[in-house]
Amino acid sequence: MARQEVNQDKSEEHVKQKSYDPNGIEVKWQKLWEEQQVFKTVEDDKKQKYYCLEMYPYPSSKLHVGHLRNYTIGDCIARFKRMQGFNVLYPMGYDAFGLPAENAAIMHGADPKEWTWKNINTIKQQQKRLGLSYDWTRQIQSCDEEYYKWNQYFFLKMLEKGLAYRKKSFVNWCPHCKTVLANEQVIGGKCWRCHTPVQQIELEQWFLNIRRYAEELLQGLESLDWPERVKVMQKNWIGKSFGTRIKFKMVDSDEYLEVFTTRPDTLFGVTFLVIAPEHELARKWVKGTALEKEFEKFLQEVLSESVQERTSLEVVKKGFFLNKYAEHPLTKEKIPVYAANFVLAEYGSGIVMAVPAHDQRDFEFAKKYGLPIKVVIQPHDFELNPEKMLHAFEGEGVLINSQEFNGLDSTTAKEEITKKLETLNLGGFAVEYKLKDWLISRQRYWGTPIPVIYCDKCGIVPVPEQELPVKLPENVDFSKPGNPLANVESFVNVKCPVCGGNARRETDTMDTFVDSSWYFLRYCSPKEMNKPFDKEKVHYWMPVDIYIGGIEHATMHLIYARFFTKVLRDLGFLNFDEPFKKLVPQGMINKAAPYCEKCQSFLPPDKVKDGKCVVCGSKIVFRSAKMSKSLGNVVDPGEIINKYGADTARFTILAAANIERDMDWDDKDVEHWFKVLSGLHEAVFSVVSTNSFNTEKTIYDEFASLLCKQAVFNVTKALENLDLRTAVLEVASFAKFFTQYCFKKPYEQVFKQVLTSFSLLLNPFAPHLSEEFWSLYNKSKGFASLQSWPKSEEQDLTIWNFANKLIEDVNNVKRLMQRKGLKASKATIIIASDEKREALISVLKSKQWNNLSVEFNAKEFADSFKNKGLNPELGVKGFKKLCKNQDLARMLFKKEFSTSSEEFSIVKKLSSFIKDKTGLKISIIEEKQSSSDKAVQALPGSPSIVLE
RNA sequence: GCGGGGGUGCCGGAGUGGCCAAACGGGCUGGGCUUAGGACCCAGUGGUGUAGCACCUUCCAGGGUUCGAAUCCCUGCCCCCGCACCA
Repeated sequence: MARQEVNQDKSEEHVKQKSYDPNGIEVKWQKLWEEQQVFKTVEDDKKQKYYCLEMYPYPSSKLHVGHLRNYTIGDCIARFKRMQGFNVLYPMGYDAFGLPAENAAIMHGADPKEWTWKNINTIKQQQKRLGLSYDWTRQIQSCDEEYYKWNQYFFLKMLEKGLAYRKKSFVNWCPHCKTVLANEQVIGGKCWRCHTPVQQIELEQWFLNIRRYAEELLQGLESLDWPERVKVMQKNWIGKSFGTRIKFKMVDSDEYLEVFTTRPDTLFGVTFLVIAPEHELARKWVKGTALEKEFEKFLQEVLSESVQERTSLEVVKKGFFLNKYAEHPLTKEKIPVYAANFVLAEYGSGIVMAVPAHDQRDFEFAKKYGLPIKVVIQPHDFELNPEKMLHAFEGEGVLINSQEFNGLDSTTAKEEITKKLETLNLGGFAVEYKLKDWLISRQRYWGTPIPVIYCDKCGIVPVPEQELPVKLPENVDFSKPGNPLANVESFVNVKCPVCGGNARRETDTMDTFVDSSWYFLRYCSPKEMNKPFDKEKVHYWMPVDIYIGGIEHATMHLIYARFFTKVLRDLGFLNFDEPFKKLVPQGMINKAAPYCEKCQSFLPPDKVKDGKCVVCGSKIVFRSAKMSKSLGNVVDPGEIINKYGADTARFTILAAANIERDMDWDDKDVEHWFKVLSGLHEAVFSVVSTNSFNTEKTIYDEFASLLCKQAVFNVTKALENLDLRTAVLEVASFAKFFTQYCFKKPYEQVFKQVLTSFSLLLNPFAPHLSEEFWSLYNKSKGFASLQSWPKSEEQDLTIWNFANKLIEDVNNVKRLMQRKGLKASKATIIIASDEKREALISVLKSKQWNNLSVEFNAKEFADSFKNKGLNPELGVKGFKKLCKNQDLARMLFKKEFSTSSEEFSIVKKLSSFIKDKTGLKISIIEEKQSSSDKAVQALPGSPSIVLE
């Protein structure tokens, strides 16, 4: 049925398509692909699988260029692998939960679900318009209850294993909106929406115990084919450090304070201890004492401070003496204990030993509060004087003032002191991680409800599995501040599943990063109703072979997804450790924007007048900048596609820069590639529609098939290396030749053959044009997108290179003549005699020719020429040529150049090509027949040229 | 501060030990085509000389390794990105 559409009246169609109409062509093929479910994938044990995945998008109102780049890259790879015979899984879905939908509800009264679905459909249409080869039957969206049900299921499984737990934690709280804010929503210490100062309050929150996997997450990085920078980011994020635990006994109590330090060598320099103000011990100590009120004030001050954006690097050190003392584990000295803003409760034990002489923060604190500074590490090249020190010495050195450890270097001392502490049972070696447990509670509506019930009698009660999903209620009221879910009585009020008494439902929802931590598994069996995924199918497809997306997910999403994979493995769902074998973070897309060098800033459109800066009047320049609405340098892919078509958009984006590099968007590039494609299209259809074929083969036919095969080889190699830029440029380079070829009256059979391979070569880059060209002669074989990739074989380009060198030489001479005011109309090409040939070859044969040419010297060639009665200087010239151009040597051993008459016939064959490229009449003559004084200069493979 | 990635022609960018004055594209210059512009085609685009070639100067700066370096090593300068009071 559908195919008939393409079949329709051929002649008329060709007339119509004489000029390139990307919209018509592209929509036509997209419809056919869809109707015939061309890209639907099923598991097939006989085929090798390939899972190509792009980070699923948040469905905002429309596609942006970042998406365009992401999907162009992914589709190019997916199509190539598919044609190479892999069973390719290439799915798409939507990260559909999240704040923007809820904000739309609050601001414009939209229904989050409707709003989200409207966006999904818009985005999807735009994706389809790009010609992406997704298996749309696998589409998922995280806001579907069939999907988020399994978030809840996994949560319950983790709860069982103690991997999900509830803990009090300080969070950003807006007292006006009555909600928790994410860090990104706190601007200058104020709520982003109502500008009320944000408070730090303690709330009971749900956490996932990612720290339990810290070590494995770190070790696992080794095995991944990920860019170094992403691995490093994750390493830093996990932040493993080796150090020592040290116990300080409290004076007047049997309690011990434990600290973590990476510098146990400085232990004897400890002059005070510092505890995080929010640490529970601090509160306990002041409770009921005279200090309590003042401490509360201090605590609030510190808490409000930490919310603020850190505009200055130097945060003022603030402290509070807690009227407590501890005992130094080795010297038994009495050491004061302070609370201070620079100590973080979440890291280590929340208590640090302060060594002012050797730590800058401690130093500043000691100076401010008049605490002693004790030097215990002596640098190698100068002497420290605590009285005169202006800042701490943080380097390593030799220990002093450290009893039996004096004289040891830092490294040895670290070990020795720790061992000593171990024997005293006052400490030991320890490892710390910066990675914090993952707080997943969000006081938000548009997310996965956390499946837990609170009962006064039974406490925290998990929702029974068979009651899942806990559905998000619809038609909720967004007019009141706070979490809308908390106001839905029918949702909140439930019976306790254990005792049947009145209970309350958890109203927090999950962080949307939970959704994106396993969606790639769901794609493997998206319709599965009874379990999160079909294990067998997952094990067929997973792990993802290539994962493409933005670098902004280097830590959050990519760590969470790895964590989830490991948890699910331990829960028995999976048998592998890592979800993404290879990661390709695409570069950003920038575009030039007006910039004033004097003001040193980018200028929004309204600040530029007549090419000058409105502020200072100096001439503006253009500089590459991140796309932003305010600078007005945003590119809308929708517009590009409407105007030039998806194929052009894809070419532009792939050719502009390597996939991992940042690229500059330039509208001129789009024009350029549009011209290339439309030129190609017109050329092809002008041949086909006018049937203007030659009755015999010409050198153009020979070159066309040769270059096409070489293009296949080059493109295949580039694609295998994921060098999509080189690949598309190779395609373009052949396209350029092919366009010219079309106007050279091709020989029909060759033309068909070449066009057929070329159309396949085009598929990963310009799939619509590919189908269009393919269908001209191969309709019966089905879609180009489903064909096998053409066979890749390196070609012998000797003749092609020879021809081009000859043309270059002729043009060179022509230019020189022009400079002298002479005009040439005819070129005579003089082929070297067989004596010369033999003279050169005999030397080459006498020793094995190698690439380094050092084994040869000019004299041997001169002698050889002399022996044949030739000018020895020519031998030297030939030698130099051979040194410069190693191909020439290889060429001499080829049949085509083995005799003068062979070379003569090659040049004869090339003469029409040379004529076209030089605009000169060509005549060819053998050296012996020539009377020209230039004739003697001819060398085998390098004929002499005479212009007149 | 720590960690990562970079600095190549007018520009975007290849190249990572010899075929490199440097792919490919853009721009610019000249020529062709054209009523003109655009489009298209051809040539040129570090310097000097030159009949297809020779020499000189170049790949941030300086030093080194090598018969030979844009490419390897060291030093310095600059740019971008990530983390940032992590004890």
